[in-house]
Amino acid sequence: MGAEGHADGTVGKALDVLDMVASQSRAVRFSELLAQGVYPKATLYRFLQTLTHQGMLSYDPDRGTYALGVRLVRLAHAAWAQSSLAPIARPYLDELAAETGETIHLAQMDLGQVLYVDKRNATRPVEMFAQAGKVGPAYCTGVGKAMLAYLPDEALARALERQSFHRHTAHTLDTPSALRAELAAIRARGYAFDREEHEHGIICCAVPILSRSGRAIGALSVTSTTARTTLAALEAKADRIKDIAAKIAEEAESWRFPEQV
Amino acid sequence: MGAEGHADGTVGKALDVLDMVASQSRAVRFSELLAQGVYPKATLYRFLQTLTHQGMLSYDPDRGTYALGVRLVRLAHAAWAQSSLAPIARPYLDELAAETGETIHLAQMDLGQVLYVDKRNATRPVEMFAQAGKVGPAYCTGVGKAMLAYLPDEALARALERQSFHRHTAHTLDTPSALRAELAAIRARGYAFDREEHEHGIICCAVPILSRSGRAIGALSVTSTTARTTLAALEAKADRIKDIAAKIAEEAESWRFPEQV
DNA sequence: CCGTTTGGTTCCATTATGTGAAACTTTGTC
DNA sequence: GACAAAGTTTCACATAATGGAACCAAACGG
Repeated sequence: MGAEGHADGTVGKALDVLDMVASQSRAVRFSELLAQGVYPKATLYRFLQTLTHQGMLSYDPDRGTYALGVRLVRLAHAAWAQSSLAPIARPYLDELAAETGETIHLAQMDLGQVLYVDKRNATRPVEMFAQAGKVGPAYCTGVGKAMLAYLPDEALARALERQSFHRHTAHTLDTPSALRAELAAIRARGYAFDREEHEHGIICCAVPILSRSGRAIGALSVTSTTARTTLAALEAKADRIKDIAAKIAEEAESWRFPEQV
Repeated sequence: MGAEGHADGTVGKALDVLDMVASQSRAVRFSELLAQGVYPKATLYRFLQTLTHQGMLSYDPDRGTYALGVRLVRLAHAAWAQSSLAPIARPYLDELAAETGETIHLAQMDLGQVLYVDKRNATRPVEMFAQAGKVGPAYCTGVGKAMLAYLPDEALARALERQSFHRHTAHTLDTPSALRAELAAIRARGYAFDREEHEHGIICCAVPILSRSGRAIGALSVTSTTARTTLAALEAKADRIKDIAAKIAEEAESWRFPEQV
């Protein structure tokens, strides 16, 4: 109905407010949120009350500011442990990182965008969570394209609509048709490249993590720089990455069964 | 109205459903949730649809199961960066961990329970997020008691009501009055101990992180085992922990101000 | 000390939204 | 092919969300 297209129902709106609070990098005042002009005063106020009462937001009475609440952290912890690939994939990422010495990314699809779920850094160990939770574009990253390539038709259509197709570099595929052609190539060869499409000098080789039914439940990539290596050298690792992706997929599959068959 | 007492409004109910999914440790079927008898079929169905559409849940069409969605992970990242003490405290935790070689905990209060926000492990670096989000009891942990001791009266009363006072070990303070006496002692000396009150052999020295107005915004502890050290040895570090807690408090205070005064 | 602005909270008539029993469709089983 | 179990859609109804406006409380400013 609405021009927005998303945010259906009261719940959707409330979650919108949550996102509004989350998108600020610090605790926010009521008026700051109001100034975004998304909801009228009384409505916004009620949502903040409800969310606070529910523990999804926390209210600092000293400052009159709202921040994300502890219930959210608890839910997130559960989400992490339960739904994402990360806990399963962790040892495999370690393995791949040790083997290649390069940066490793594990990502999942989040409504047309790429969510980096875990990461291993080439040089020194990096705090995991500082990286996890970052979102990036799908159309111009290795992991993004690897997952897009295995999306069912309607899901792909919806995802493509959400792409900005901003031309980050000279190599960025900035039209849906160019991307579709690339996706076909990816399906044919089973893995994706990032040919400096997102950032200058950054290249990667990415592999989808496929469920038994062929859906992309995530993607795994080895990333490096043009200064350190070449695309061909990365491609040489593709089979190994596919191996590991397959192992992760298999474990994810069996793990999802209820205790009883 | 409801016997439950909470879950006000549509948003509350939806979040309830989220919790229902979260409380199972794996992906759940529609019928499993339905069997809990909380909501009628159509209602539950609609909530699951909405939450899935919103990315708070993810639906696996192969299995027909719901799990917590990736949007939560994204929100968690924001929560981490924004509201908790963690980003501020991180370097200090590192410092303290390096200095003591012991396990360090950073916690916040969550409705009478303790939420572990960050952790440093004595032996090898531990993945942060795997630890964060864990909740524990307040009445029998060092960080819990340190925070309880600085709670305003009514908040303390409410918090005490929420304590189970389960007797985990022979040392557990298992009555409100015993705990209140202990809290007075903690206020007097400025730090708290855990004398194997939660787990056998686990001892700690914990310090509240106090805002300028005297509210406990968190707590910091150095934890060890009776096999490795003594309470007296831990107490020797108390001043150092207090120092660091004060630094964190100060930085947290200034950090909360908007860019302009 | 009192008008004024700014930021936050409450009211309440209106109406959009959520509700859930029941009907229906699909999928799996014997 | 009939039966059951699981999942999806419908629709008359009632509850719950909506948001303009009024209200309140500090913080200003003269």
